[in-house]
Amino acid sequence: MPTGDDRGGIARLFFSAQFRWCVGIMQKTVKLKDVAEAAGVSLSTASRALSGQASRYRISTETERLVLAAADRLSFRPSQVAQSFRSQQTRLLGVVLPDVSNPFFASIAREVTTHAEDNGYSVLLADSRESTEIEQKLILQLRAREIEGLVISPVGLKKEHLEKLHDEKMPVVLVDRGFPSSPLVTVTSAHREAAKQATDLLVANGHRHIGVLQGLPGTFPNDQRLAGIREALEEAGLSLSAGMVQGDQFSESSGYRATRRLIESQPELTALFALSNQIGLGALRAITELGKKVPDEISILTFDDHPYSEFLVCPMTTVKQNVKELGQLAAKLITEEMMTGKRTDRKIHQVPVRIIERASIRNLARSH
Amino acid sequence: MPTGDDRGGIARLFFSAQFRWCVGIMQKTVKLKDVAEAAGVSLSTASRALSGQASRYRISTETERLVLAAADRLSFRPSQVAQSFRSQQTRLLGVVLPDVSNPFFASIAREVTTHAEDNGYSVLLADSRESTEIEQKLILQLRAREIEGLVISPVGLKKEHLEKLHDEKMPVVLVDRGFPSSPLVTVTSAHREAAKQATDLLVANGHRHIGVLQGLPGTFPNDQRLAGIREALEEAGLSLSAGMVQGDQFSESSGYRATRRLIESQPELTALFALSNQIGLGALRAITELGKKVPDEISILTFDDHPYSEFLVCPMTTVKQNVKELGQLAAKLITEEMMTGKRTDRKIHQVPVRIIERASIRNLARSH
DNA sequence: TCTTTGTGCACAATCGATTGTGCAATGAGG
DNA sequence: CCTCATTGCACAATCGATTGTGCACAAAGA
Repeated sequence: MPTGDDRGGIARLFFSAQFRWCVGIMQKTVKLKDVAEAAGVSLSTASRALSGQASRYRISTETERLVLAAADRLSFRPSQVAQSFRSQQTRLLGVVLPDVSNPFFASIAREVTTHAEDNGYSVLLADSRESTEIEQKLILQLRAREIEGLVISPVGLKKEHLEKLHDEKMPVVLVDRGFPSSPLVTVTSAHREAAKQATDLLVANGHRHIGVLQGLPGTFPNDQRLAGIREALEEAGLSLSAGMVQGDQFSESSGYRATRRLIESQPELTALFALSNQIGLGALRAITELGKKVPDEISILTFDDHPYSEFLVCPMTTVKQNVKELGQLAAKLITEEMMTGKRTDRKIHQVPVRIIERASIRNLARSH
Repeated sequence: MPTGDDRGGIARLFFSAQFRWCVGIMQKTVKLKDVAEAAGVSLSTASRALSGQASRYRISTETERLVLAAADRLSFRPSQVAQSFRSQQTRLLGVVLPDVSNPFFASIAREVTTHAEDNGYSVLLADSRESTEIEQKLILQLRAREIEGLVISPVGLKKEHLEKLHDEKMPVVLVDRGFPSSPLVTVTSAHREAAKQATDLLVANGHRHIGVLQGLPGTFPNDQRLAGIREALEEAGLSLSAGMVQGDQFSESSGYRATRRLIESQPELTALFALSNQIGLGALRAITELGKKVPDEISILTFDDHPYSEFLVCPMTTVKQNVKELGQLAAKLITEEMMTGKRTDRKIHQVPVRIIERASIRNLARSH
């Protein structure tokens, strides 16, 4: 019974395990095979015509036209998955950030994403939520997806999983948080110099007792900034006592707690240096709660500029990282390495930083 | 000469076209075949043991153990590309936003990304740069990559390309910017009600001449907010003259220009309503430049709250969208639809909005 | 007329993992 | 001793696009 057989065939098509996903998505995607049949040629000819290899493989102009027309008519779009599978090239770039909602990282995401798009790469975004463990898991997933490159702002406490990628010849670019003496390509601000200059500014304004609201200790940016601060203080014949450094995360709540602790325990304190935008926000909240006036009762200086910085009760003096440049440079480096396959020779790329002087630092010398 | 032959073979391996990508990436990835060989079983047995199908296919416990051990020893990670190709399931979620660096969209990106990660999906991020044309191109690319769902904040002027996806049974969730009377699932704030309440507040404070700094006209949030404002004014026996609505984009520069235009052309103006965070920023800049004091000389109210809002020269009264909820709801809806394959019945999901009263609105009644 | 050169295209293998089916070997029942 | 069921695994097809190779046919030269 041919009818019975036919129905069996259709039933298998619809309900066999491998086609189950089809149910409810019943649009048939146009495959190369369909184009080839419509044009009356073989798969190989269709493929070559579509990939512009016509002349190289002696496809006649007439046949080429036929194929192109058929593809256009059927609005054929080759499956990237199949292409990736066959060519072993995914044109996929992984981007891992500790917190995409932080404007700093969001800007980096934007620059890298748009640059990648313009170069024919797609971006797989992942958020590590400031956890090294999640970061490692995410990287494993991204590797399974066969990304061709990775831009990452690592949590910054471990680097083995990253250097392993590097050893396996995966293009990797670190942004913001790097590691000292690592072979990994890193794009970062001149943290140390910036912190030194900023501290110089505080000192020049007569400040001798400066409280530092630090981020995650052990991370490169945090420790570099601390080093810059120490350097400036030492040059001025001062030093940074242990109690003057508080905080343990690049977060608002850490900044808040650290500020309260400093103000309440250090009576001589005249200035605060917050080592990130989020920390600065926490500091602002604490200062407001304690009823202190900026800059009359306490001066404040923060890392990372912000559009609102100049409109604050007391316009904030900030260390402005060039986030756009940071992101663009990272994007440029990773796409170049992915496209050429050649490694960059320079490992550390420092982009300069600008200090935006506004009104949150009081001049102690003048007022005496 | 066997040596010669051998070298020929190696040369082919290295330089034949399809292996060219290999040069410089020379690590051999562990394939299922390697595991099978190491365990001394066939490909199929290895596959079934690894996918937990052992009992279903009567693989002996001993054999299963052998395979698992071999896979572990070789640290085998199956190629997602090959799996996707075979299963026709990519477990890929597309996310398209007009500007990832805008904190509002960045927050949405974060919520969706983390939720997707937790459910085994990976996120393909794309930035449409507020251009419908780019948006369409990006969607085409994402489709070619066979995403299984799409979360998008569309530019909002065209919807055909989105409804086409919907017609083809692709799960799509719109965030923030929706379209009136569209079958597309949309997660959005209660723009109209929020704008009405906010305007009520202005009116209650005695304001009769309110300038509106609008975003992109024609987009759902913009027009809904305008409608809410009109409704409130009409209830109060007032109306919104054409000249009192300025601006043409959700950007800082548009807000800046619109503010200058309003202040310079409308002498009776007592309050400004900025329809987004970026617009509000532009307004602040213009007001500062013109030397006006908030709220004494001009009152201001903006859509979108911001961590810095309360620390501004004049703490800003804002309409706070619940961005986190917006993102989480979108994430939940899209993953549910992708995983169950069933469409949500509710099309419009409105999340409530809160008005945060601070100090940027002057009470005209009281001061007279 | 037979060979040679060149043109135009089709056939089949391949990428890595999954899965329906088939085939031995072993044991149980008649 | 023969049949039949059960266990344990291997073979081969498949997903969609790419690419090396080979085979016709036609024109040109001997």
